Amino acid sequence: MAHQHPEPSAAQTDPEPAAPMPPRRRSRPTIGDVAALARVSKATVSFVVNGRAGVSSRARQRVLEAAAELGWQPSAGARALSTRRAQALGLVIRRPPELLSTDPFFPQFLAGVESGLSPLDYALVLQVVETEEAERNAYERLSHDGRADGVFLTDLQLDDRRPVLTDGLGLAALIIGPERRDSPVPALGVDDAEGVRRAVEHLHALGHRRIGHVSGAEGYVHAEARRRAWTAALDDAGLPEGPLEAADFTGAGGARATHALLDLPEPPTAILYANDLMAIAGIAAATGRGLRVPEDLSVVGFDDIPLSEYVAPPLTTIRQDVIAWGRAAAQQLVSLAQGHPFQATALPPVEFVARASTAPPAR
Amino acid sequence: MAHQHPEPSAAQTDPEPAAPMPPRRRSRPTIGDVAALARVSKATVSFVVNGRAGVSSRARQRVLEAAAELGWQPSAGARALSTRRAQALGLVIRRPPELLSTDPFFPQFLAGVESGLSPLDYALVLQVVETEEAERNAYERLSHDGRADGVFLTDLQLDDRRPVLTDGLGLAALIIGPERRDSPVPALGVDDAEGVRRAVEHLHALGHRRIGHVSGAEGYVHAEARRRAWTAALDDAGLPEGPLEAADFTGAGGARATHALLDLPEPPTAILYANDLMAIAGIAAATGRGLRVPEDLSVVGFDDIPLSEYVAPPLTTIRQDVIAWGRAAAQQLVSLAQGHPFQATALPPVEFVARASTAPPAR
DNA sequence: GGCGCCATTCAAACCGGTTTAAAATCTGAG
DNA sequence: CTCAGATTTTAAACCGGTTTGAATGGCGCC
Repeated sequence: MAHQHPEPSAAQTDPEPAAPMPPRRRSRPTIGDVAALARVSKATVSFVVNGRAGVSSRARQRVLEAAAELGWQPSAGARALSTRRAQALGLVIRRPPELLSTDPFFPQFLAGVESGLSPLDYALVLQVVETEEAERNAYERLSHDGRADGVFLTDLQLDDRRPVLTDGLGLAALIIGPERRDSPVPALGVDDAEGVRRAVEHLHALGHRRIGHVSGAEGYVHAEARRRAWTAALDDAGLPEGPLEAADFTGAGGARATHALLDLPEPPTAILYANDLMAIAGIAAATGRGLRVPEDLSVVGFDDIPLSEYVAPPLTTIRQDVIAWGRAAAQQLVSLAQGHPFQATALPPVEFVARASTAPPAR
Repeated sequence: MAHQHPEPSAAQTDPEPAAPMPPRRRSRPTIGDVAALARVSKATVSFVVNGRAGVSSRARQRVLEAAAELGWQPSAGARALSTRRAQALGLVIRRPPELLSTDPFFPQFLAGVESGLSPLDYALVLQVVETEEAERNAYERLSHDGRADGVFLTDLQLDDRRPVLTDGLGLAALIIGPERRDSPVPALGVDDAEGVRRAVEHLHALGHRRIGHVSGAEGYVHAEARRRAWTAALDDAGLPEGPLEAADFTGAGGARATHALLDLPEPPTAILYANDLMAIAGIAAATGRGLRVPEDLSVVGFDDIPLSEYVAPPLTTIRQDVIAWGRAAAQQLVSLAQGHPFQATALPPVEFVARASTAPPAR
């Protein structure tokens, strides 16, 4: 009853009064615990897990056993602090959240990146920002905080300053998209032009002569690339210039642009869209006007999103293996972050997928 | 003539930099640099940036000036090591990469999470794993490595062991989805049932009596919830049980299930799908059989993905504000990770969106 | 037996912060 | 002018690893 409790926490466990034992912490074992159990120093344990020479096989054996018994794995955080390696890559996306969710490219790319990263035991740190300043700040913090060893640069704009920024920070970086001249940062991208050419040839062979294009958001490198490829392909095929309508990669934009093209005095008989989302919306827009696809209007998309095969009519499109692209990008950036030089990697080429949204034009 | 270049960095413009010292990553200032410049100790700087009492305003002033001059910001990594707080949340997704990219829920949720996280200066660590063991491992490492202070649990299965796991790790967690009884982990989800009821009432009012359902992947909590809501809503409306076909949330599955339902001796006149992706594929499947939507078959989706408004016919669906959900989840989990108790938050209710894919049944 | 050499091993410093306990300084009352 | 009490400041330990420089031990050789 009148017990004195000079040390309330110590009074609970009776048999061990000398050892102060914090009962709450169930924290995982540290390198020190392993070292103690194996009767070696922390340094030896560190050598073993990092495969460094200079450890007797007897000691190595004991360390491995101790680590296994305790279920110990080195803490990536602590390791990052001493080695300045985060074992993680960063992906910063500047886009309002509402727009992010409409982009079918993003989740596929992310899936690919992850599938490339997880075997290498790298994590991915994601940030979505809205302003350019916040974006710059994000890269700086990612670098300085030791949260990421390298970053992906996506949605590159024509006058983008991020390559210079990451270069100045000494942060490994990889541009996702077509290569650019004079860039301090290497790029990894597939050649959109080949697929576009194949699509135009396909339409040409069907008999189309007025082939329009609905382009993606202006100022973006990949939107420009696809637009230029369309112009060049028309030229190569000996066809006249076609009508162009600028859009923004969204369903709403695709629908609007489609109406604009069909309102022309001489509307195109086929339209090539800069992505599938706009193409699907375009089919709906044309159908809504009483046109039949593909009889009255042929439609070609770009990306081959999972849904494209399952709309009516199934969409003829240009397939990019975005997952493979993401995987290759992840591997490449890890390699760059580890200090290896850039090595050009072959990506699976874009592939033209003919489905039912294209047909000969009505005579 | 011979200009003097006293600055050490001046030799950089030489064409062949045989420089022995390539300053790779320019190291950013540390707390020590700031302390030295402000002529105080590291502890004082730490107190200032953490808003702790016991610093004279003179000292505080000097510290802030020094930090501003050096452009110093504390390193999240080092801070994580000493405080065991990562200022980051984790999201582990167990799904093959191919499937991840077909899920329209995911990017929207991610966008919402990010929009909730970035004002709080929290980062998001993403991991995609394929096996259950890798998943468990991921949570353990996230926790032990100090990479994340809390984790989201998504795609909960009926007998999921993750709540027990994170609870055992002492890791804050939040289930994304309907609440569950006896779970050690709180859940945040909208009530799917209300939307489903509204949809069934809508179809009933139009005159439908045979209302089928294409459900999502079996074993998943949200797929089950929608299926049960459908059964209950039919019952409430005084309608007979409808035909059910299990699918998997993908376009292919939706198409297959649609054909199965339409092959029945007495096919339904309306189908409620567990997500929009399957509904859109269902429209195409029905159209491919020569049926007209909505005249011969009414279709209702679930989610209201951005494309749903722009398919032909525009999809009647049940809208979830997934972005708001993600944002609320992020705020809630941060709060949990900071040790605050769970506080039920109101989510925007699901909303029934009537478009053109529903109509009275052909008589 | 004494010596040098090489292979192991380890104590200690370090990464960049936080936090504690104690020292230093400043008050104001007596 | 003293001294207790409150306020401000700092040195040092710590988080969990890596890395270095030096100590230890075993072995062959003269």
